[in-house]
Amino acid sequence: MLKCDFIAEDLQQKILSNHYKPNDQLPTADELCKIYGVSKITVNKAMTELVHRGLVSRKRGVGSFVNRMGSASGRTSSFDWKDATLIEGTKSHYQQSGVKVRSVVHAFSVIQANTIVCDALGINSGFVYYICRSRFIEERPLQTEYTYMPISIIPGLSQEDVEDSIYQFIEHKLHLSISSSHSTIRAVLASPDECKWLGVSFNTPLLEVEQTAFLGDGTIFEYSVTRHTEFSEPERTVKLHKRKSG
Amino acid sequence: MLKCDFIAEDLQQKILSNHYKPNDQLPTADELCKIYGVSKITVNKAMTELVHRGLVSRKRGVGSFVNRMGSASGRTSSFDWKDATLIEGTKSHYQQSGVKVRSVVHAFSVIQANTIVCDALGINSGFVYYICRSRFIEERPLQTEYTYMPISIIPGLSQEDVEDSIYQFIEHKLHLSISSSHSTIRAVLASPDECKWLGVSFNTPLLEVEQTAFLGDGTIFEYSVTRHTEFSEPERTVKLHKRKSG
DNA sequence: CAGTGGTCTAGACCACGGA
DNA sequence: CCGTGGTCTAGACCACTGC
Repeated sequence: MLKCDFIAEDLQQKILSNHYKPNDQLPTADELCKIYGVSKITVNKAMTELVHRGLVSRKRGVGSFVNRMGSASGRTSSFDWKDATLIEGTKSHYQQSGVKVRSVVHAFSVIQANTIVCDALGINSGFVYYICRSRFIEERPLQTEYTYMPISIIPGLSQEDVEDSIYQFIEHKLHLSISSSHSTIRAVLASPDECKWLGVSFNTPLLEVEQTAFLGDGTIFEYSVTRHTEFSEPERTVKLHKRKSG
Repeated sequence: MLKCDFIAEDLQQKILSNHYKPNDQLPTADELCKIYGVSKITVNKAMTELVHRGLVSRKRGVGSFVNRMGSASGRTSSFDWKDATLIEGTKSHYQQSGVKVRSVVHAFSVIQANTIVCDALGINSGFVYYICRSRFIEERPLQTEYTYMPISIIPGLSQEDVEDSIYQFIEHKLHLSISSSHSTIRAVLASPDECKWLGVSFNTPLLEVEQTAFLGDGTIFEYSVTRHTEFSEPERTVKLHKRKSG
């Protein structure tokens, strides 16, 4: 494990376990250097990460302090920030918490991409997988997902892989590396199909996440639209103000 | 301007203006050091920022490359990433683009905080401002916002400030520094009041952003719920995969 | 003024990919 | 093997805060 990651993890653990309490001043940068036996820039990297996660505030000329965690009416915890900023399959994300996830495949076919999908995938034309799945967690409806992937990039996808985990297939069978994704989030109404699949009533609002995902070499390998019910983990973000603090 | 920020801006500008085209290899880290006359770690910081913005991919042992920008069916641009990750008032955000924003104040009062608001603000009890506003951009309905702020932290807020910009009041009149915020995003249906205020029809889905905002010293100064129409800029996020690339 | 965090340097060393 | 990016060091210098 990287030193800066270790330090960030260690401090986060100490904060969450109340070793450092809200409003406590953390050791100064110099002290942390001595404690962990690293240089200032490494400590700084770890602290920057904790600020990003919302656990810590720094003030130049004053010190670094543990935030009062805004529990946002009890519906948010700071705990899953790390996971929330990583891409992974829905399935592995929930399974790590030891929860059962069930997928229902409504469609799995190869189609000619239309202009919207071509544009999103950055291709001029070609055949793509079209996959439509609903997911349930402990029998509660989680989401319906529409996925488009060029067959040229992801060859040999099988029905079994689709029922299991596509991301696992890509990383472990094709040995491609997934690097990043861009998402746009909006609110929509459930379609009639979605009402049927998810068992929700007409006029249920869903959170739509439109995602473009990149391989390590910058190739777009996936364009997907996922519509989440209230049972999905909500999307969370941290924003930082224009730098003035220190 | 910081050197690493300057380099990131300069490279971003060169990418967006097609000086560096999609799939082009960028100059190596060493070359960039010479070009900008800075050390490797500074170049690295700039490149990391560009990776975060989704413009660039790096591959250890190979090089750094311009991403094919996934334009996500044309509804997303990479251009406003910097702004999107900063907190600022809605008003200043849109006004920077030279667009007229109009606010309608439905409520501006001081109330005793209920348990939900107390919990969100991290206080045990006390009086808070309750502000309910709708915003319109070029006469299109943008959002309705419900804001709660402790009067002990933000004293002396006036109706004029509320009609204008609360964030300006906090930073320029109270001289407090706003540092960061946490948001949770979900989909909801417009309430009858919101339908009336925003002029949208019954059963319109809205994007709800529940936000807790922190001052530089870690104090929570605001708990707000904003419900966005389709005319609001959509929420955007970038996710990074567990590190494997380099 | 002293103490804090923030940025940056020059260079060392490592991990990875490809020839 | 070389060239790439990634992490880290020791220390310099600056900016901000509060005394």
